[in-house]
Amino acid sequence: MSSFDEMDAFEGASLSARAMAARPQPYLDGLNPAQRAAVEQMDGPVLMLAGAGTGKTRALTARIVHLMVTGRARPNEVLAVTFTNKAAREMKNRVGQMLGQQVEGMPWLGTFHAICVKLLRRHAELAGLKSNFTILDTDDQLRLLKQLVAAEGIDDKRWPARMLAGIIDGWKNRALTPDKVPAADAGHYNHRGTEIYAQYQKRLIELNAVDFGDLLLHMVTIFQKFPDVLGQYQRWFKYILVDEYQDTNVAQYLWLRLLAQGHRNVCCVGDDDQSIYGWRGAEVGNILRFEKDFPGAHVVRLEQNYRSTPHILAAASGVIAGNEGRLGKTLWTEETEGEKVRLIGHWDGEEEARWIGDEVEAMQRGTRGMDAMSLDGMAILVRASHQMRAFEDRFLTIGLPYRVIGGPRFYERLEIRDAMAYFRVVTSPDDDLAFERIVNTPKRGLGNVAQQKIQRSAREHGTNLVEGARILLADAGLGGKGAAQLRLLVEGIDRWSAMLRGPVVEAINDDSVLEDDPQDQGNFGVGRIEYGPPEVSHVELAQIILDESGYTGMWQNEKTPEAPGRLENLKELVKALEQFENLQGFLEHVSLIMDNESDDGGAKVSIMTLHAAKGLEFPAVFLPGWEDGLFPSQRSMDESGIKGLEEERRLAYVGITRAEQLCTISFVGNRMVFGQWQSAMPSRFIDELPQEHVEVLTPPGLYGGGFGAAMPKSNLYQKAADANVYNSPGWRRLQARSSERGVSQPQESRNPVIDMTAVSSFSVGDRVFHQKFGYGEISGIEGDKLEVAFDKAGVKKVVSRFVSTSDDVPF
DNA sequence: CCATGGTCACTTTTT
DNA sequence: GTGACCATGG
Repeated sequence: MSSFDEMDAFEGASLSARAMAARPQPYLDGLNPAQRAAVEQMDGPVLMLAGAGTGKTRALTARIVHLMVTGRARPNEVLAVTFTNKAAREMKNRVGQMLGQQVEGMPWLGTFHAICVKLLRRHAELAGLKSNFTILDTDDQLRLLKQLVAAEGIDDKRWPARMLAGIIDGWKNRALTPDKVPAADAGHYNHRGTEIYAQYQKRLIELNAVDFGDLLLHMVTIFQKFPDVLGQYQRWFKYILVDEYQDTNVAQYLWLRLLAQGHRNVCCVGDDDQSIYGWRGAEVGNILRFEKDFPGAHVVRLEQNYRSTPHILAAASGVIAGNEGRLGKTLWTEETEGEKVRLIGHWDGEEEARWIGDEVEAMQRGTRGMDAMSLDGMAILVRASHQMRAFEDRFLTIGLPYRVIGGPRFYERLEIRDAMAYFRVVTSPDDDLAFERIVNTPKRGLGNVAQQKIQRSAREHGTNLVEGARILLADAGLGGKGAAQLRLLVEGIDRWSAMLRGPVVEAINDDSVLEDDPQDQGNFGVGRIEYGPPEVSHVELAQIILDESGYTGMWQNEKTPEAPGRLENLKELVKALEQFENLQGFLEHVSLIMDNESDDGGAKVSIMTLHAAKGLEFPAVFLPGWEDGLFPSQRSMDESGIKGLEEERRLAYVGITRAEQLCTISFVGNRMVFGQWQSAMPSRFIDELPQEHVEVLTPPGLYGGGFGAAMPKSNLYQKAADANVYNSPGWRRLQARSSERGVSQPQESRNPVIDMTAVSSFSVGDRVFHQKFGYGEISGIEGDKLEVAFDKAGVKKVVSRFVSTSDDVPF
């Protein structure tokens, strides 16, 4: 008899439940009828079809609160799954707000992956793992696959490991273990895919590691193989809620269905029109099929939009109407006012960025009777991340503060990954990938040959690399300086491990922790490991490891432009550790919580991909790069045909519906691709915009001609083209300017213009440092703008407050 | 063993 | 244009 059952008995109609039920329900006020229906229909399957901006999160959180207030479930009995950490965080906050402050957190509100880690830590042994398994990121995953591919003597050129990684991910998304890969897939990766997949899984177990896909895959397998385990959770999770249901893949779908099978109290929220993750295994079919999967399901449609103006909604609806097989929703709004969607064409990407930069500044000041708008309220949403560069460059030169969301992540940086590899070796000795990463970083004279020897030693003795190295040293199988260095490293690892005071007591895995312990909050004692009294804190330990290993020293001795920044990052890393209880907790956080929100508080324009924008909203949105091939993406259409195109169209729909007040779409005639100029056609989605809701703008003074004749004749695009003529003053000016641009810059940098009246603490010849461009020498000054010849990035004009003087510049 | 330079392939989108 | 990877030479 498991303690789950005792918990069930405890629950019943307790006094507290009745008291809870008697409390007022202010969170229901202000919900529209549809939202209210979605909240109050608590039992049985519910499908909430929530269009963009229809108050989905509000309904969802109200539902959670309602479950608790009416005593249906306690906070730790509600399973609420989201896709992103951001969404999880927001929901947590809003539930807290609605419910009042005394609420204990909801331990089972989180992303699929975060929840699965929790579960898997508790049941690791059922998957052949130890509960302190490490979570590999895509980088580690790839390196491991490369090793396997190389060992098989496969030509990495013809059959890139990357491709295999994609195939394996695909299988995992479909919850296929190696033995279940269908015969139809046998030909993948030169007929070796399945075989190497099996090897890969075996190797992961040896490393006591999992990849992202495994988190779900292992849990689905465990649930399928161990009905008693599944039963426990079926009973424990009284209500299940799923956000962004249209983005679930097969594995997630199975996972959910297994858990929901008993009581079927499952509420899925989603919008088929916003399904944009098909490429990573999401199945729109899951949401389209919901009523079949859960017969008798209540379907609630949220269609009243509280976000956008009618023009914006009409434009979005016009575009999405081109898709087939939709569940169908019609967004409407009570709003009547508002500007039309704006459309504008530019000569090239640089012009586009320049114009948008100007617009942003104008809107920030307030213009044409429009109120001044904060930069925080503006966003530039691009199809592909490489489009961001043009905007960053432009904004940097004009000194416009911006923030890139979902850009290069703090934890993906070289030095951070190295440092974490050190931590991993110490916390998880079987993590060979981490060891490989750091054996010779900093340089210890342990090159290929030495590393091979360590590998062989480890393999012969059937142990991990650290032990392999130890044995190798004991057998005197390694000579020279390398041996001494390696000994130092191994001793270091031993010392640090001792300081960590590794798991003294085994992970608590028996059901006794499930007793109704108010402290427990439903954690089931997951991954709890007893440590002896720590002599040093994990923060100190981290610092010790980095120092004693010589890693910090390595960067201190390095005289490259990046070195100071890297040291800075390491400092930040150590500081970030303070917020965690131990190194392991930190490592887990890093592998799962990928967003790095370090904001200095100032208002900034946001730049992000359309994917990253889902779920967000901004008063003003810019949608650049609407050109066929870029958006819709050629690759998407090549790979997935009409399905791909429809997903791109949904992406367009997502983009437009992010805008509250003003939405500006733009395209260019020429774009640099792979360092080559290519002429571009306006996106077919532009033709799908309903004309009556669009205003075509004329670019100020210049028009990108030369491609007009080749363009289709009948649409908004043509209107944009007609607004300009080849012999317009702007066209001539453009030609003059572009020919001038090619020659004049080198001249300028040879003969810098020096403005003597400028008040500046800089002078020509100074060495300076710039966050993005690195080190350089000032070649000219104009007011607060500097012309700098950067060592790496070439000559750029930058605003002086973005550079700092660099003392002690290496040369 | 390691630093350098040349070649190549590449750009969707992410937990 | 950029970064990853390899071959060459010190």
